Amino acid sequence: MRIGEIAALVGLTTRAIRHYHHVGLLPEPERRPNGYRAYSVRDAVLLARVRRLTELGLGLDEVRDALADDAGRELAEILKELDADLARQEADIRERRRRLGALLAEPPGATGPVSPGLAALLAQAPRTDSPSAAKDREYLTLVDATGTGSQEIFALLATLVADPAVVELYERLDALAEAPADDPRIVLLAADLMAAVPDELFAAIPQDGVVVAGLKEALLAEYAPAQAEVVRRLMDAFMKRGRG
Amino acid sequence: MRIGEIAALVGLTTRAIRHYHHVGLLPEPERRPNGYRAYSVRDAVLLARVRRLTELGLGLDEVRDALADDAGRELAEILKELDADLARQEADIRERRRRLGALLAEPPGATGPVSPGLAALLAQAPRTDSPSAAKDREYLTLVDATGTGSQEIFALLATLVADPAVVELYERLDALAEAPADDPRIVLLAADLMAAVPDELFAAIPQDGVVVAGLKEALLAEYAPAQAEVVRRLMDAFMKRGRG
DNA sequence: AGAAACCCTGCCGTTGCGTCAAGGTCAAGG
DNA sequence: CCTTGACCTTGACGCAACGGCAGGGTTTCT
Repeated sequence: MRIGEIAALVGLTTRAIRHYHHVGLLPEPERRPNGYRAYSVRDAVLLARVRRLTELGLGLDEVRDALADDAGRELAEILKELDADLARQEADIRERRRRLGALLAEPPGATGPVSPGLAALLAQAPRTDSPSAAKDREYLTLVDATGTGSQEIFALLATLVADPAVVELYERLDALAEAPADDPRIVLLAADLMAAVPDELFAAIPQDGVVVAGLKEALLAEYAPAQAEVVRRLMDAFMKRGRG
Repeated sequence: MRIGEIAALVGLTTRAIRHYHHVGLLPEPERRPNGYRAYSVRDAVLLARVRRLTELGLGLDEVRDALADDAGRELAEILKELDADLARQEADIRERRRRLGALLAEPPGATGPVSPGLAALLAQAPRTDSPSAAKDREYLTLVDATGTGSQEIFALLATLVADPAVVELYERLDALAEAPADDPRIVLLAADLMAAVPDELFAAIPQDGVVVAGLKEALLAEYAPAQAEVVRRLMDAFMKRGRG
């Protein structure tokens, strides 16, 4: 048989068979005078076996081991490993499909799924289009997505934002967008903000901030100078009180 | 944030993030004076989304589409496709595990699983260590594995080999191993062989032989000249009677 | 001041072939 | 006889999503 014929017979492509030769899975057969590969019935039998095994999901080197004429013990081991591997993959796929289903179920917000704690928090928060509030929501969504924040903190924050007075605080922060870094309102706002934070929340803040040091700078970089000053004061206070 | 920080935050490797820049999934952020990438909170949010989507199994270009700020409709479509794809994969894996289980269940013969028809045939066949019979078994295993043979033919063959007289025929074929191509026993054996084949079997042979022309030559190449002559006569007869 | 722990830009390796590219070979038909 | 067309040959690049390494600079801690 020529390569195309044996390929059609066992249901492989010529390219695959040449590949098997290349990687040493199947030795190169004799050649005809014209250089064509001349395959025997035994080659076909071997290739049929190779096909069965690769279709089961074995890698080519595993197939090589399994075919190494000492098949017996070796093979069973490989197959058991493979089955375990497939079981893992299957569970994996099921988990993914589960999450996919959750995603497909609720298409309102494009922000993706959030933990129940954060969901409650966002539901509690007053409807405002303050840019600063938007930044906060973005930040909270991030810490939620990264698993950095605890449900406890979200709960405490929920009681905080339930107070309609926070809207005014956000507006005062927004108002500092164009202000210089030494604007007197900075100190006042920082003090009022800290006064609004209940003690339990202070206690709940993890001492090393938010796991990643650089996140603090990145956060400050999002604000105008005067606003950043307010946020910095708040964060410093959280750090100190959190520790003490 | 530097790349290592944001990577730790969202749970990716720095290498992956750089890869995303490279393929245009996420634009390169500003650089610090020293050349380090400087990431913002928004980058972290984006990367968190990327991670969620890739973990679901989306390819990077699909993620790119899904993130293209028009997310809404596009995304749901992609996700539904993905779910269908995962369903296929899951079924696939289950099928593979099923066959794996079958393989693990019966480890006696290393030849792999055979169709019920062939199994019955092999069980019926008398125990002989005739090399010619071994060739036949190999050949039958091959056509079975490739799905080239029908269960009907196996059944007809089973009735044929149930006759203990076939052993003698095989032995006469073996005896021709060293014979010249014009040995008088050739004609006799060929005639006896054809006489042993029931008419139903002739009728059941597909007219175009065995799908692949070259298989015939390959088969003949396995025999010594005199034996090949016998086999060739048999095959010719099959071809002619099969058609007529 | 030196080591540890970062960061940078390439470039090769992985898996199992698909897909050209740039040709030889062979059987059949005008 | 010459031309298709369907085969065959070797060789090399492409793919998906990064991992790992080389060879170098920066920052930071001690």
